[in-house]
Amino acid sequence: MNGKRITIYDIAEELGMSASYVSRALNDHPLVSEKIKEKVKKKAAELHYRHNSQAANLRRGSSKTMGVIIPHIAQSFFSEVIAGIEEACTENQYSLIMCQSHDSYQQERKAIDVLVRQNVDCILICLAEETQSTQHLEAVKNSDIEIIQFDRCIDKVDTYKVMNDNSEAALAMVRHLVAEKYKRIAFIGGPEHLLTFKNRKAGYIKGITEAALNIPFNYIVENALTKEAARQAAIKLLSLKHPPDAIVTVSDVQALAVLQLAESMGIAVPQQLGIVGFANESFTELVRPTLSTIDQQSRELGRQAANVYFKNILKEDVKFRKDKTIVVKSKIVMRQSSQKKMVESSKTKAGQFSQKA
Amino acid sequence: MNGKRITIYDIAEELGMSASYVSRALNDHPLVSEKIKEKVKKKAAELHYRHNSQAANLRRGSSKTMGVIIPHIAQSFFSEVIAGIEEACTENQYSLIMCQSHDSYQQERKAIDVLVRQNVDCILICLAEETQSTQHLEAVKNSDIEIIQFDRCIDKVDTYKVMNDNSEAALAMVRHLVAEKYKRIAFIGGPEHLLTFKNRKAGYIKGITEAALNIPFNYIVENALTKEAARQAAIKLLSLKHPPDAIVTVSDVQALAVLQLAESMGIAVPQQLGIVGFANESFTELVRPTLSTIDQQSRELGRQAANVYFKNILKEDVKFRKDKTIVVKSKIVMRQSSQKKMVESSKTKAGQFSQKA
DNA sequence: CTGAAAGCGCTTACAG
DNA sequence: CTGAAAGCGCTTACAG
Repeated sequence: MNGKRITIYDIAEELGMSASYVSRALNDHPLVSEKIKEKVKKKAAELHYRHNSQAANLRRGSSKTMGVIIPHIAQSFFSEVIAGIEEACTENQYSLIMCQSHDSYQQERKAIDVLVRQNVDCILICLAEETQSTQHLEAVKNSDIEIIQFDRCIDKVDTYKVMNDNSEAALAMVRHLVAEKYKRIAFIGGPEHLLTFKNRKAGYIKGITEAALNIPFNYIVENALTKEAARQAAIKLLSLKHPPDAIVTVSDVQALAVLQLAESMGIAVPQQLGIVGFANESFTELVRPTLSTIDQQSRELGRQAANVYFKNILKEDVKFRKDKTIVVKSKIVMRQSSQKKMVESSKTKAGQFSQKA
Repeated sequence: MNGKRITIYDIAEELGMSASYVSRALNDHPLVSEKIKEKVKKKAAELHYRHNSQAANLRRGSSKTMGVIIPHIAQSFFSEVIAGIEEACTENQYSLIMCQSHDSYQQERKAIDVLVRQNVDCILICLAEETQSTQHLEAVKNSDIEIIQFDRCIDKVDTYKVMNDNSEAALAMVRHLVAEKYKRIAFIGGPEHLLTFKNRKAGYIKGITEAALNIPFNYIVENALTKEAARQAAIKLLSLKHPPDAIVTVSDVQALAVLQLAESMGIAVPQQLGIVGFANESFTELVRPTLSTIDQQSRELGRQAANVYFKNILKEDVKFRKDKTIVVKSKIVMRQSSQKKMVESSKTKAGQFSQKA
């Protein structure tokens, strides 16, 4: 509004003291008396003074700002992660800047650029589906900005990694399906170059092997993370001569695609087809049947990722840092889409399911 | 990693030229030859130089950064708005910093503080449900940072405002319900100090008046924006001696609360109760019955809000600026939850609805 | 308890 | 086409 910006010099002048002293008063320096602090702050408010972090950061060399890059803010998994990160930032008086990559490698690069230019102290990143090249991550590592991967990580990039027990979670899901008497369990996966999806697949394979199920090679579809790709994959699976009676996915969006497809094809879920997702998105309990899934403890995942910076990195000697993977335990959430037995017993009892199985 | 940060002075020294010239080369100044630009950029990359926006901004006085504050990133309405803002920012080579208020006044204040300190050029804000005091907004107005309200606005704060045709949208909804032969149409609203909700209510009242419906005073519930508040409001409404046969809400979350309550009470939707929401959240077409709602054209709303800054403010003479409200037209989305007639006719034809109406 | 001075890294009139 | 110099607004050793 008014032309010139108010600085500590203006306050100093009005109050007949030095700018350095004003700066100390404003920053609650212990050697400045309460009385003076009050006086200075009052005058600052009066003049509509506002602190300029950029100048302070430039001088101090640290911005007390953390950056986070996620594929999509619209998914509740990510917004929960963000909530966890926000908590940790607030506790440590850090600001948070968030960017989304929209699962695009190009936009991810741009986001990194924005954060680097904003001089954040640390970047938390959950990689875009597309990301295979790692030079943008290596470039950050070559700067004095810390970078921490979470959820979707590339193994060979040597950073702290905060991830779920993905393999165990997928294994637990397969065991659950086996217990529910599903026998022909297929898999729709994500891009294998991301450790996360590789591990989920490994868990699936382990479960299949453990149960000694005989799975045709074409029951395993890789790299179908988008809703449309998952839909196409499911169409293929369900039109096989011997279609699967259950489908394990690596994300709730995929599971939703399968569920909607099944509905449109008149396939009864869970009776004819069991479906399980991953992430415990908020929509999973709104759809019918409700979707069985994995609760990734997203808020906790976010907290831990941020705390790697606040605790492991800020408080430890840089020289002794080593690559380290932090594992956040997940929980299986069993709902209707995979509980064949429950439906069958209730059908016998009450007959409230009218579709034939 | 390495101790000292690389600056343009380091590049200048290595190349035997001045820092100013390096700066110009890096910024594609027209008076620098392509050859030299290339040389400088190559050396910059080689030295892992990274531009320091903070220093540049400090010098330049503008950060080319926009800030946005929304209540929750987890709602698809807001993430779509953000997408629209991102588009406009990208087109104008601006960075975007987003913050969420979690509908809390305190957190909204903090968010403003963060953005002011980051020296953003402009703040776009959708107010928290709680926000009644406006001094934090006035404080921004007293600085050289522009502030633009969108979606949820306080009328008396003199800024550009970008909003939907909220009154018309609510009116259209009531007309639709009337056409569907609903007669006892109740209303669950939001906080009236926010213009948005005031307008939606006005539209509802207009529709009721227009249809000459006789509505008891207790059919109108105000200030019940959270899911739980809406649920409580619906419980009261539905346990009246003469309960409503339709409920108009001002948000999809409220509508979802009503829908879930109806389901648990065994009330058939839309046959016994019509329900309409607002915002066209992504879950509205996942629930059963699907929810009728208002498509707020959220992406366009975001674009327009950002463009008020890029077009109206940046390109016009500041002195001639006036308070102005930009209206984004919404669209009614009719789905199952309010279409009694369709259900009834299909029931007659095929008898596929088993619940009694 | 208080101040003078330097410097963070950049851009940009000014001068040549 | 190129450089020297000032200054954006702050913090912080250093000195008293």
